[in-house]
Amino acid sequence: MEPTSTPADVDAVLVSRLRGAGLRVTPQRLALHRLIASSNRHLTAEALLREAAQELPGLALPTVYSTLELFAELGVVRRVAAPGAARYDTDPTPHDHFTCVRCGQLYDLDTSAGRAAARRAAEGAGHRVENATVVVSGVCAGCLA
Amino acid sequence: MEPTSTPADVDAVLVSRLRGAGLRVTPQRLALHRLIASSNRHLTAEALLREAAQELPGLALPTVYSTLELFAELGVVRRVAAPGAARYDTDPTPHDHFTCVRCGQLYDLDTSAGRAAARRAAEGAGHRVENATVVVSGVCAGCLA
DNA sequence: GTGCCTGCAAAGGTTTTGCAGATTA
DNA sequence: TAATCTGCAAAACCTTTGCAGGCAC
Repeated sequence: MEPTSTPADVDAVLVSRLRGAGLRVTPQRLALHRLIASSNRHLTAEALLREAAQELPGLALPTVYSTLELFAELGVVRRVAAPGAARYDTDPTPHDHFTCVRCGQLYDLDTSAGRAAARRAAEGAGHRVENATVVVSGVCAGCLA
Repeated sequence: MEPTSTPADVDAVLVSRLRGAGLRVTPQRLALHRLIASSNRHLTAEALLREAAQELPGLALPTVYSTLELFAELGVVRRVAAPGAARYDTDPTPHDHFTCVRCGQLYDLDTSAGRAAARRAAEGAGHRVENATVVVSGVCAGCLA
């Protein structure tokens, strides 16, 4: 197993992506990126604002949204539609998800072996499984035309 | 392949479910259920309101929401979180989905054979695939406790 | 210095809630 | 008749937009 990334590594990734896109490196972007990368939870925009409050006292919710959208375009995070509020997933590698129909929480499943394996992984984590679906995303035929 | 359900069959299913739960059969519930069952599209609440406007002139959006929520509890429809507005899926049998990241439209994939098959099905339908994830839903360990 | 980014305020859209009146059983 | 459902209005919520000031380059 590889060593855990240091904060400096995490920053370097973001900086190179921003520079590569001709975008600026700002304290807000660095701090939000570090918070996202350090927590493997799936934060909502508002939760991220609360997390960042100590470090960035003046941070506003619209800035969080625009930064998350930017990160999504850079491929640093993935936006996951969830009941209530959208959640943002840090992990860019293929993996599966469990969503709670009651509280809306989103959990990573440590597998990418298929539907049956995902079910078992969720059950192994103590969740009660009601459904397992493959969700494919991309650009639809209508929008491509 | 089985014959397509007639409107009377569709109604009968809803009526028996409502009666079984001690709930009332109303014209709004019957009409909305027929519309949902007849269109294999994935309607938003507002789109369903528009569809029903001719048949039920006085129908209000909150009624559509409460009816859809009721149908979801009865297992007649499934609510699918999507960017923008939630969409409601009529088909209770296991199948997979394609979501367009640009327009938010949701499409059924006529397969339940696994991740790779779902990808191929989406590509075969003319969509550009960017991602395929297994989404397991249910009640999480925290909520069970 | 130039142009992008942040913070603020406000608006847009979706969804939920509360209550009076109508309707089903 | 009694309980429930509908329709209406309003509010709560998440998210986006527009603009003035500040900051990275």
